[in-house]
Amino acid sequence: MKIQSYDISRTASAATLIFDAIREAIIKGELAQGEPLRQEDIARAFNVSRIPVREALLRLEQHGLITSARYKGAVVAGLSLDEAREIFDFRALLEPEVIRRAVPRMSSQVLDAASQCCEAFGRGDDPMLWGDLNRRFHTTLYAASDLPYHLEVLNKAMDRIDPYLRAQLLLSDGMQRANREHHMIVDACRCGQADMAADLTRQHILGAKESLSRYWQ
Amino acid sequence: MKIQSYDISRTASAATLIFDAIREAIIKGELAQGEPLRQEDIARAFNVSRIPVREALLRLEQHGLITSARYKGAVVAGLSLDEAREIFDFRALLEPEVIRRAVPRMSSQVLDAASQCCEAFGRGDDPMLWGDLNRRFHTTLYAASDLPYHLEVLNKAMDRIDPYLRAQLLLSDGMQRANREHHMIVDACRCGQADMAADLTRQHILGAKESLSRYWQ
DNA sequence: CGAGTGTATATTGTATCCAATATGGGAGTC
DNA sequence: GACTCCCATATTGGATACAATATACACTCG
Repeated sequence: MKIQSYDISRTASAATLIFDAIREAIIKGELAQGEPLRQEDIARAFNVSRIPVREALLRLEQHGLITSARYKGAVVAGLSLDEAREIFDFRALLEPEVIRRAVPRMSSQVLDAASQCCEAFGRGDDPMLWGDLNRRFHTTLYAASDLPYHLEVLNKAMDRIDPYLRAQLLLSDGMQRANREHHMIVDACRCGQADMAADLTRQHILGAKESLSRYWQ
Repeated sequence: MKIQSYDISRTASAATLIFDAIREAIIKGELAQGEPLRQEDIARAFNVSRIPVREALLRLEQHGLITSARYKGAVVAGLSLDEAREIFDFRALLEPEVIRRAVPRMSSQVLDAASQCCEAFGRGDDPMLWGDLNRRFHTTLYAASDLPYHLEVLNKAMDRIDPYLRAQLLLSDGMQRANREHHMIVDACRCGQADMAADLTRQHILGAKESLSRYWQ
């Protein structure tokens, strides 16, 4: 008889949980840029010592989500307009290639999952979810690429600008436009038009880049 | 009067020193893949406690240079042939764009520095230095791109396959070929031919990718 | 003799304590 | 009143000690 092995808390250290929690808070914009992250405060909040907190902060720093200075502590990292633009350029370089390679490998399950994200996104029940759905839409399609290294790097880049993208979706026509472009992308994928999907993805990203200055304080 | 501030040991924590040392050892191939890295051993070697060692190991893990499992410890990460190929593809995607953007920004100092690397590389006094010079050649040219995010990501990717590139340089014609291609690249840069430099760079990387299987055990 | 189990040991994860450093405010001086 | 220096306090970096877990080996039992 085979026993289902539950991996609960086997790979998850306290540091990992803290890392995930803070990462999510930063990405969702719950922690504003410049916000100081004091080890003692976080440790109390999670009922642990400062040691795992320091570990989590280190990983956040490696991800570029916080910046820290010796003996001065960590703050939530911000992006200048130039830095944000560069990251969009970076994505505009990677993602078309990733999706081009993913298209011929997409199962119908993947396409359906992406369409579902698309639909839920379009219905727009809950603006708080838009960011999550947007992110999931892209990662779902890209996952088929079988390019783990590209995806790892890409995920870090997406993390870095996610807060700004979420802000963008809340703009007047930000959501409609993203939704329209998502539909076009998933349609191209369904038709197996890899180059088309790549080009649409590139435009989708560069369009977001151009919109950046519109809401940059 | 302005005082030159020497940042020695102001930003360098024990963890940073350990990280740098181990990173270099891995990149240079002094630590073979699969080699276990025990916290206690490293701590003794550097005369510190395990705390800064753990910090260094965490950063190494984020860089992909080691892999670690809870309660099992860390080992030097290896690459499968497929993974190595993917990283070359990744570089082949990024570096042409980086150098294309760098060419119009290259000062004569940068070009001269790159040429110097090239020459020293070509003289081939010391095979042990080839890897360093090769790396410095590329980073020197790329530094002019003014794309800090791209460079950061790129450096990690280069770190990841550096040991394999060093092995490649030691192959029969590995060094000659790299040297020839480096000269062509720097010449294109000197002439301000950004597209040419980008294309040469791309071929340079894809050529290295193709050679991979030749020395893959 | 082999499979499974219990235990000893090694190793990592975390807590607690001390050291080093930055920051802010107050005393003193001009 | 403004500036400088100095020190108290807060906060992070590191060391030591303890807890949790994996691994290897001996042992039992079929």
